[in-house]
Amino acid sequence: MNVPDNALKLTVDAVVFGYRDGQLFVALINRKYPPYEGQWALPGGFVLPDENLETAVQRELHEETGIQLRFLEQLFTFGEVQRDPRQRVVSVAYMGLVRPTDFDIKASTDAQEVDWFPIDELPALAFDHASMLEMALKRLRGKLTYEPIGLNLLDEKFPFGDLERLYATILNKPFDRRNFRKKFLSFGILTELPEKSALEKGRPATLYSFDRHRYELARQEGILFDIK
Amino acid sequence: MNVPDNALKLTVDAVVFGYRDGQLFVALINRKYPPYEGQWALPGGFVLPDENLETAVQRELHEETGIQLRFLEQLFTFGEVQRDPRQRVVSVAYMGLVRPTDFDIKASTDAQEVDWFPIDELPALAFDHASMLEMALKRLRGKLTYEPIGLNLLDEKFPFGDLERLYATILNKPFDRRNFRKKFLSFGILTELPEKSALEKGRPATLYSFDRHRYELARQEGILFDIK
DNA sequence: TCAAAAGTGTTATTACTACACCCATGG
DNA sequence: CCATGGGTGTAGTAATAACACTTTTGA
Repeated sequence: MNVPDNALKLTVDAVVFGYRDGQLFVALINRKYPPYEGQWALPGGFVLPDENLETAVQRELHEETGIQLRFLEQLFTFGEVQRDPRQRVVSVAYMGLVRPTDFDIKASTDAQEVDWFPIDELPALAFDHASMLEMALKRLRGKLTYEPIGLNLLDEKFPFGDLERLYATILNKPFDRRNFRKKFLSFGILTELPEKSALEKGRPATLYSFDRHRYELARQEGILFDIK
Repeated sequence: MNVPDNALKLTVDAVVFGYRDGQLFVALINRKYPPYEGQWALPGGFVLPDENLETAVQRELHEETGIQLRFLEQLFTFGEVQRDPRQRVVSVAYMGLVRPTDFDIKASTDAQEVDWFPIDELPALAFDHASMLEMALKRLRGKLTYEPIGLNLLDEKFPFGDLERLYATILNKPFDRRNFRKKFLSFGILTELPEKSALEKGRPATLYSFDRHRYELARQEGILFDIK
């Protein structure tokens, strides 16, 4: 953590969501140093002088959590004068998504404690990170309806039911199974695989995968994704 | 333009839109100093050490253009390492909207030349300001369909036809007069005024005004604004 | 054969689209 | 009385919402 002591500092912070078994999680780190020592916070850190913002997020995430992102986008820049008790720090917040497979977190370089928290069982957060998280959640919910970003929260191959449950979970409302399937398949961006899911209980499910290419084509032709 | 010479600088830039007579305009300033001396650029400047980001935009806009904003929202933070030839400068871009009444620009403190350009007759822009403008335009077009922000581009009292023309202009597609009116009025966020417009030609038009309060209520109740 | 989850069609309702004539005013 | 833009309703069409039974598997 070598930080030059100047007038104004720039940091990046990431709200990284993961989904598993009908629950949405956020990655948090336990701060080793003041301020907010011992409290939970979003992963993030200072932007290096010759480093792009996205690079900085990826680096910090890698250092602090070892997380492998499937999706990353800028959220908002938080610049309130007093948001950091030490000095003026402006922070560019990002939203990231990971697959269930990438849940396994190895704390590394900075060696903070890292953990996934269900979004309805959050601890108190350092700085204005609660606002960041709230905004990220709003963005995720919003985008889910007009872009198929939810697929970044599922494994490469997934049963259709998982997709519906993901939507139901994150948007916190039930969907009609038949209507949801009909609607989603109508976009023609999913590929039906010949395989069936290894099963726990009940009838084995057909597996699907996201056809990114077909989605891009459809988008360019103005076919609009829209799930309500 | 007193700028401390540090590792990383933070600026704000504003894409300010105005609308009049079926044309969308952007406010640009002509740069007096290098880099890009003599070229057109978005209004903006350095964030002071103890100044909030929004305050900085407002201040810079006031200093450079005298513009009175009706609407301001953060757009995106541009942080490419080489975006400023002098040194590392990260810029938080904003989108602003003004009313036709507020078009009158008085160049002031910084005394740059300021002008409004129709969005389809733009000069070359300094830095990455063309990207900022493009993104702002995309955002404006996007938001127009799901938030009534277009009303910030019209006068307090406006004839309905103006609103339709504004939508047609910015979204660059025709609307059916009857359907548009029916849809827009169905949201119940416009107040019909007893007055009629002072006329140039044709039948005088009923004037309307935006009922911000009713809009907020409707929004909280989940009534969703949606113009396609 | 039971439990558990996957898969599948039809009908009623609602929202959207297309479309043309009369009205009020100024010149 | 003409030109100009304002104001209005209806019918066909498309999208959405509601709804229940059968299938496949493991235990």
